[in-house]
Amino acid sequence: MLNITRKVEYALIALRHMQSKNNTDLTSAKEIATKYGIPQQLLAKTLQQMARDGIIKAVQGPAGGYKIAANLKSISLKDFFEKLEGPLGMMDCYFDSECLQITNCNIRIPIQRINDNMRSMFSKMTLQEITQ
Amino acid sequence: MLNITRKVEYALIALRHMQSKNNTDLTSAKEIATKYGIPQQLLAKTLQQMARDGIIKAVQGPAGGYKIAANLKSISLKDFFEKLEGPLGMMDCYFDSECLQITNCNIRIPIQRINDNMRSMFSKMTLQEITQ
DNA sequence: TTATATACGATAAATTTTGTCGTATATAAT
DNA sequence: ATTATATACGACAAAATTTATCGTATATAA
Repeated sequence: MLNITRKVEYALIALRHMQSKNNTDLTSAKEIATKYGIPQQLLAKTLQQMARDGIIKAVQGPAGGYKIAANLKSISLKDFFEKLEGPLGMMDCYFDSECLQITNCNIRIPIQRINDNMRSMFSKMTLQEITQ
Repeated sequence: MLNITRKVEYALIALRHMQSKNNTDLTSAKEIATKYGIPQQLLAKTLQQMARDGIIKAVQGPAGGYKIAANLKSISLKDFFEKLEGPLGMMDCYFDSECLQITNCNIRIPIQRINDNMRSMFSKMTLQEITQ
């Protein structure tokens, strides 16, 4: 329970890989996919998403690839997770309230407390800490 | 991402419901299922599991049901989650290491740090806090 | 012009989660 | 004793989510 998704996992692996290189160098999806045994197309999509989000910069064409664009210190894990996977919470009712049991539900408030704790924890950790 | 499962959700609702009653009273699966709109059989199984774990006590026969058996203050959320759903971690490699990428993986250590933070957080919260 | 890279919507496969079925056992009430 | 109602639990099925692939388009260095 409480697993991160492969998408996030692949994204972290990619960031860490890029960070270990000189930041003038570009890294292709293929390079990472091969080295870490990750499905290339899936990784590519994740990289594209991070590029759209401004976390990395994409360069097209042969000899193209990606490199880190943002200051990883300035991106919290919470923001990172939410960029890639949407709202971060233990129950969906934390965000949208289409739960039918909502009038009867007796754990909304307590669950919100846990949620806040968890989000706070991930707000305090930055991408830099993960990838260094 | 990072959602709890329905099983855990149902278990928490049930515990909170029982806690709101006199602890000599028994509560049937049907009563809870009806009140909160939960599939009865699924809830029943969850209650049975909690009974096996000693969190609640089961009484069979007509007019039977369940009541809280353990001191909820003494059960951490981490232990509770793990009783119901098994190991609690952001990546499975934290526990079993059949990951093929394990030799190349570059985020094991950082992920373990997050894991430890998360587990520590849930270790500090007790069932009592949720259900009161 | 070719080869190789990113871009991305659509679809398929796999896995996990959620829910149901069927049957057995316990026990209070009649 | 019989009946009704509760828990117990393995096996199975449905649904939802996650993970992966396909097909096609675009960019650009060689």
